[in-house]
Amino acid sequence: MRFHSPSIQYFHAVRRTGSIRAAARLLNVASSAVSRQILKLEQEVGSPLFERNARGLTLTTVGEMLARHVMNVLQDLDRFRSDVASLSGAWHGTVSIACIESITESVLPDLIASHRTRARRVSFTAEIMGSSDVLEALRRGEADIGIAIALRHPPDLRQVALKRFRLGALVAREHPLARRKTVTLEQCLAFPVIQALPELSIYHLLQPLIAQLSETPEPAIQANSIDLMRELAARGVGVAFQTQLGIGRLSRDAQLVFLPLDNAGSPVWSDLGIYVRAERTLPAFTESFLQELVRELGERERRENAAYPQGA
Amino acid sequence: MRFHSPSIQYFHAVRRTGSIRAAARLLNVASSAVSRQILKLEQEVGSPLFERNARGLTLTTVGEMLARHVMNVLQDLDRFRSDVASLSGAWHGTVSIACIESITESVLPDLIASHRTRARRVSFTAEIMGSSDVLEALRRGEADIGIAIALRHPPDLRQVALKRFRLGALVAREHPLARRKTVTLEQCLAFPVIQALPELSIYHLLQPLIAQLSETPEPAIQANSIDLMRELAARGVGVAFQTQLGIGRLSRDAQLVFLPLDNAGSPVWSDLGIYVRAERTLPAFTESFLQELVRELGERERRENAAYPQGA
DNA sequence: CATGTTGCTGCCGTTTCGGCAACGGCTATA
DNA sequence: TATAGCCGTTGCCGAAACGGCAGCAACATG
Repeated sequence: MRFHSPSIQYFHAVRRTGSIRAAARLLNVASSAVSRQILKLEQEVGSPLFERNARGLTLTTVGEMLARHVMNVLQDLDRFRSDVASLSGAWHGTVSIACIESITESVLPDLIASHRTRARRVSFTAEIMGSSDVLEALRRGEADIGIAIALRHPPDLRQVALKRFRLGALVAREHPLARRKTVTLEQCLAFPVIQALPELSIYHLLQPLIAQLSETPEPAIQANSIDLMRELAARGVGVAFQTQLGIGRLSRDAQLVFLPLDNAGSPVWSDLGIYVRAERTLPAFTESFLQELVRELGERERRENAAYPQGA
Repeated sequence: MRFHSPSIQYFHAVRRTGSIRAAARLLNVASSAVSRQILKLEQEVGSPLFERNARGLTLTTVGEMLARHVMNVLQDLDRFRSDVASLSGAWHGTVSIACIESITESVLPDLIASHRTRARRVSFTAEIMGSSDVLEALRRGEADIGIAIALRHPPDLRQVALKRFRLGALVAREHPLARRKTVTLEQCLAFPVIQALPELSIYHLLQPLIAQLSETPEPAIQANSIDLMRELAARGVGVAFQTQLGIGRLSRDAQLVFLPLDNAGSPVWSDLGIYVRAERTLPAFTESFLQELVRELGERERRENAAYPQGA
C-alpha cells in the first residue's frame, strides 16, 4: 500500500536523519537514488529544500514548508490505513505518547492497562521528556499525543484539553510541617527544600514566586527527576514541590504528606495540557484513547479539587 | 510541481467525473492509463475502490475512505503551493465560495469588492445553492468556504462561526401592516403571503410555526428565489419572509418595510453558519478572507440586533 | 597528511508508465 | 431484435523514470 511517490518518503527520511546517506541506509536503497529524488524535488518546487553543510543537510524555509506538507500527507495516510484495517474488524495500531514525568506514577499506567484490557491489539509507546520537548516531538511527528505543562503552545498544535492541578509541598510524615492542612511558600522556605532544575517546568512555576519573597532559600538539593524528589522527601531530606498527580500510591502508604500550597492567599496551580498536532486527523484507535485520557484527567482534576477545596 | 504519484490524481479525476474515460479526457491521457492506475491502486489497497456499474463508476466504502485521504492530500498540496508562492511576494490564488442566496444582495459583493482593493490578485468564485448543497459542495472539495443556514452540520465540516439574524416580514410601504413596529405570524397570515418552497431553508424555519397556528394561510405565491420574493413584496403582492441581510439597499430606497417577526412573544431567529472542511488547512489568502467574512457578518449581526432590540 | 564521510554524477539494467488498437459487456434506439 | 455507441479492460511496444554501482571532488577529523 505505497501509492505515494518515493520522493516524499525519501524527503521525509532525509529530513529526519539530516543526511542523504543515512536516509539511504534507513530506506535500504542506494544513496544516489535518494540524492536524485531530492534534486528532482528541488527542481520541481523551484527552490532548494536543504542547505548543504559540510556535515549533512538542514532544511531551508521552503524545505520546512514542504516538510509540513509531507508530514500531513504521511500522517493522514497512516490514518487511512488504520481506517481501512478497522473496516475488516482489525482494530490495531500503536499510540505514541510524549509526556512529562508527573503522570507516570499512576495516571498513565492505569489508563494504558485499562485500555489494553478492552483493546488488546493496540500497542503503546511512551516517552518521558521536558514540556518543551513534548511540544517539539509532536511538531516533528514523533508522537501522536503530548502531555505537558501548559505554557504558551505553538499555533501548529491543538490543545485538546487543559486541566489544572493544585501545586503542593511534599514532606515526610515526621516533618514539622506535616500536621498542617495547607502551607505557604514562606513556611516551606524555612526548611531545606528540594528544588527542581530548570529543565522541569515546576522550576518555572515556582521560581518567580520564590524570587518575589526575596528570601534566599536554605541551600538544599536540586534534581531533575520527579521520582527522585519524591523519594528524597519521603526520607525527610526536605520539602519537595509537585502536584498530587504523581503521588497517588505513595501518599496512601502514608510515608508522605501532601500539603496544598498557598501563595498570597490563593492556591498555586499547575496547568496540564493535552496536545495533538493541529493539521491532523487521528486514527480511530488513537482518538479513542485520547478521549479516555481527557476523561480520566478531568476526573482526577475533579477529585483533587474536591479533596482540597478552592481558597486557603 | 507534481511530486505525487499520478495514481492519486487519476483517482481524484475518476471520482469527480464518475467515469474512467471522462477522467482520461479531463487529464489529457489515454483511458487505458487511467484504468491501469485505478487497478493498481485497488491491488495495493487490497480492496475494490469503485463499483463498476453499466454507466460509470461509484465509490465503494473503502473508495470513499481513500477519496477523503486524497482530498486531504490535494488540498494541502494546494495550500503548500500558495505558501511557497507567497514567500516570494506573490499573494494570489482563488477563493471559492458556496453560499445561499440571502447574502448576495450586499454582504458578499461588498466584501469581495473591498477585499479586492487590498489584494488585487486574489480571484473569487461564488456559487449560489441550497443550504444542504453548500455543505455537500464543501465535503466534495468543490468550495473552500461555505455559508448556509445552520441546521445540523456533518462532523467532517467545521463551523467557523454562527451568527443569528432576526427573521422578519417584508411588505410594501402601502401595505396595511407597514405601520407596525413588529408583527406576529398570525397577523401576517391574514394577508396573502409569499411562501418559500421547501428548497429554501426559510421554509423549514417557518413551516413548523405556521403548522402550529393551524390556520390555513390565504393561498398566495410560492417561490424559490429570495430575489423574486423580495420584488413581489415590493409590488404589494403579499407578505414575504426573510432576514434583513438581503434587503439592505431596497429598504433604504423605502419601497419595502422590514418588520421583525414575533412568535409566541419571542423573536424568530435564522442562524447563519460559516463552514469549512474540517480536515484542512486553508491557504493564507483564503484564511484572510474568511476572517474578514466572519468579522463582517458579526458586525451585521450586532448592528441589526441593535436596530431591533431583543424581545417584542 | 592520511583517512573517513559527505553529496553528487555517468553508466546501465530494470521497472513503470502511457499510447494505440482491439475485445467483450452493456444501454439505448430504431 | 439488430445496431450503434459508450463503457472498462487488456496486449503490445516505445519512452520515461528509477535504482544500483563505482568513482568524483569537497570537507572534517585525527
